[in-house]
Amino acid sequence: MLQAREEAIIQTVNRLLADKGFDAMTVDEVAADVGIAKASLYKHFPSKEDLAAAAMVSVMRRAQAFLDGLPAQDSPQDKLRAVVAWTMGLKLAGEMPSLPSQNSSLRATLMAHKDYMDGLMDVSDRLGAWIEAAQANGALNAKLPAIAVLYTLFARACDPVLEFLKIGGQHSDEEIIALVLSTCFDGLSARA
Amino acid sequence: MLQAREEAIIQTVNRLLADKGFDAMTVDEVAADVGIAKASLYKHFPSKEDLAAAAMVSVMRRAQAFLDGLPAQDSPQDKLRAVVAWTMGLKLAGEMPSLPSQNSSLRATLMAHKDYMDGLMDVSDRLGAWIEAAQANGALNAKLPAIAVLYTLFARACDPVLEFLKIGGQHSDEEIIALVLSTCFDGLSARA
DNA sequence: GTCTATAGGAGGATAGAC
DNA sequence: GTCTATCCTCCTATAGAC
Repeated sequence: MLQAREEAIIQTVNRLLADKGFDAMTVDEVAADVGIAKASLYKHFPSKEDLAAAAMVSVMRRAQAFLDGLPAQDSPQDKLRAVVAWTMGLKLAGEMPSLPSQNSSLRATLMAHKDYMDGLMDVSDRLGAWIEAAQANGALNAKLPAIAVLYTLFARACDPVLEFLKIGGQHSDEEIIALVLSTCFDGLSARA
Repeated sequence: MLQAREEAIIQTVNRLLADKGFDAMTVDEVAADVGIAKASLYKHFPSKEDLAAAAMVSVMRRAQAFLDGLPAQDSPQDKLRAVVAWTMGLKLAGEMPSLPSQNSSLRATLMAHKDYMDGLMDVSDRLGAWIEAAQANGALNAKLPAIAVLYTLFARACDPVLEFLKIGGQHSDEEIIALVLSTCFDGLSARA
């Protein structure tokens, strides 16, 4: 019951964060959408920052579940592509919370949030291992620092190119994902 | 005199926008940094949105000047690489204003701002022509829609990978630019 | 735990004197 | 055009009854 209500809150926060971003989202709005009073909301979560953190934890758990479900026989590079495609699908579906990359109070709350940091570390470690494996087997460019590759993959979760192409209306979500996957892994330059 | 003061204002706004973004920047702060009263600021610019628009126009003019200065004998693809490198250098130097991609009032002001829109159109047209030329001569992947390539290049101006690598402290600005240029044009996958 | 009501403060914008 | 002082709205957060 309490669990279910908090789930509903998190889902609303998640959608609003994807829609308008952290700054534009108001707590009044969250409460109204969930259908409870603002004061009740604050009984569940102590601050707006914690609301956002809870949404991020939720997304992180979904990501971990997706990683768990990837076929073990897939190559590391295929797994990486699949994760990026999944992330972009989430964003195009309006389910990827967008946080300001520069916000002191929010960053502090996130970094203090054990569940979030643990999830982030776990995902980073697993992706990092696949990146190094893919570099070792010659699929990924071994001259790139693995951390730069990891950041480049993570960055697809907040890539404005996706929304611009979606606004353009010339392509389906699947086409957009394929397009950006191509620019990400194959680059803009022609391949021999 | 008036011109010089407005230049100083724009420069301050530009730096603050690069530092903290539009939402976190306060008009009080701008006034304090410039060294005038807030009311005086509002004699020069009618709203916070117009402050940001002025900063964007300023950056757009710098971009146009950079395009003008590119050697005519350079290939289209070399010009494109140079523009992207210049953009990323601006960002790493803390001189690239960062605006929320989702903000109704700001977007409306920007779209209504003739100087900004004219500059944006001019830059887009010139880059677009180079993109199509580079696709025609086989340097860029001709299967990608030109508009997607253009967005991908523009997106380097707000790429969080740059700041993450800078925070990491393992690379100089030049190395970071080279690295991201490589992931952008050559992709993450190994080349034959 | 839910509500109504309100505190408290930040920040965009303006009044009016000089 | 610059200042001081102030308005006013919005928003986070809390008090206190039930």
